[in-house]
Amino acid sequence: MSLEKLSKTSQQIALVDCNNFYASCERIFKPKWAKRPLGILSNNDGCIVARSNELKEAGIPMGAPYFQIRDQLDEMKAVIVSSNYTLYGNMSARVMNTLGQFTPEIEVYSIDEAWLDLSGFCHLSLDAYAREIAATTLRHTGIPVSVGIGPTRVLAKIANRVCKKRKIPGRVFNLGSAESLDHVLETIEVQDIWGIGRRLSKKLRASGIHTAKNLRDADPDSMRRQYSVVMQRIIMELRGVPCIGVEEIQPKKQIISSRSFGERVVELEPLLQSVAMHSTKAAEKLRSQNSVCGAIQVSIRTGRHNPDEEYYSQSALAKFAMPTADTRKLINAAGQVLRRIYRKGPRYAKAGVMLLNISQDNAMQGHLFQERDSEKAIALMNTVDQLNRLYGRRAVFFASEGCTQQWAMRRQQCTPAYTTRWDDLPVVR
DNA sequence: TCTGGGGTCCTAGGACCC
DNA sequence: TCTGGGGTCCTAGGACCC
Repeated sequence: MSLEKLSKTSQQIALVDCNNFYASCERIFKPKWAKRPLGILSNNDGCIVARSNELKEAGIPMGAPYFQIRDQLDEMKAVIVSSNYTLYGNMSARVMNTLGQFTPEIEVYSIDEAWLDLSGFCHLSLDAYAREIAATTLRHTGIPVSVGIGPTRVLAKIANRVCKKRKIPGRVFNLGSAESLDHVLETIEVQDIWGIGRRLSKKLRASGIHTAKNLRDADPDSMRRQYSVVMQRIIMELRGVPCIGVEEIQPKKQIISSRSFGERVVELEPLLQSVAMHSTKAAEKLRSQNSVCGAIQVSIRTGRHNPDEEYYSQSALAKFAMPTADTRKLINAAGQVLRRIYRKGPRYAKAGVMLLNISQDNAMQGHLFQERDSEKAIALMNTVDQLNRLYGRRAVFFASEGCTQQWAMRRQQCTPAYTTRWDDLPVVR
């Protein structure tokens, strides 16, 4: 497809992506870290989940286990911190809020990314407008962002990638004003296309498809037969034909709460506590989207990486006769399920629950013999949610969650919640 | 020994994303 | 010793029904 044709396509999608988001958040409140290599650890301080440019350039891979690269990081004099999701969540809200001032057509895609539909803006002013978006976001929030623009989401993603790779001044790259679309697509390897992961890229390469250009020029129908409808859509999007729509924010179809333990757990009692806590957290999320669930699944497992230790992983499910959002019913059911799958012996590393068969509670119908959540139960849950919102998480909680939670996750090097706790407000001298 | 055909619904598992 | 958490979508295959 020619560039000319591309630029005339009516839809213009921008993908705004925060640069090294977690690292950028940390640096705002620690200016002296601006020049130092900076890495952020996953929950439980297990592995590296975010890296500043210095770490990326040093070849530290995403997801690297911390204990394996610790010496290397020390040698680089890198700053390594636990992840501070309270801070990132709050900074994310500020960024999204700023972006929302530029267009109502915004879809928040992840904590550090948003799609903007800029179709209304004429081609000439588009680049300038996007540069203004990037500059304003930096000024208002301190977070640098990159903007990629294209006629489809897959192409906007590619544009965003090019923008970051080439470190484009102004932090905007519009495929519609690129030198040559073919040339750009030739530089994109197939595994770097949105929707093509490790498995698919391996298969594609084996059949001679190495770049985005190769994939675009493959036959969509035969590729659909060979792979799936997902592959066909990606090809069409590479050709500038929108196939992946702008979905409004839908209620979640499943809600998960799970976490690794700070240390291994053997006994049933602490497992019961953690499963009760996860039920509570999941139920809060469920109620916050005004839903009820029809089933709860509980899972437990040992560590996955020790070949000398038997791997045990088990999950099971309880269904409710009537959908519910009552934490007490969820905790109760989860406890029963856990007793079914618990074996004494294994050193458990992780436990969690998943809420399934989620529906909107206003769509619920009564049943002759089974009661839906009573008015009283609903009122109680609302009160619990309100108290916790007002006075902080776990202001009130269920005794079955345990008071001390010895198994809670490790976060040994967490920075303060600068923007959301009075005690942690930064002090200016 | 031989034992239909087609539709629908549900679930498990695979693959991907950030 | 130590290896994240939370989602979505698609497909294949089994159960069940007529």
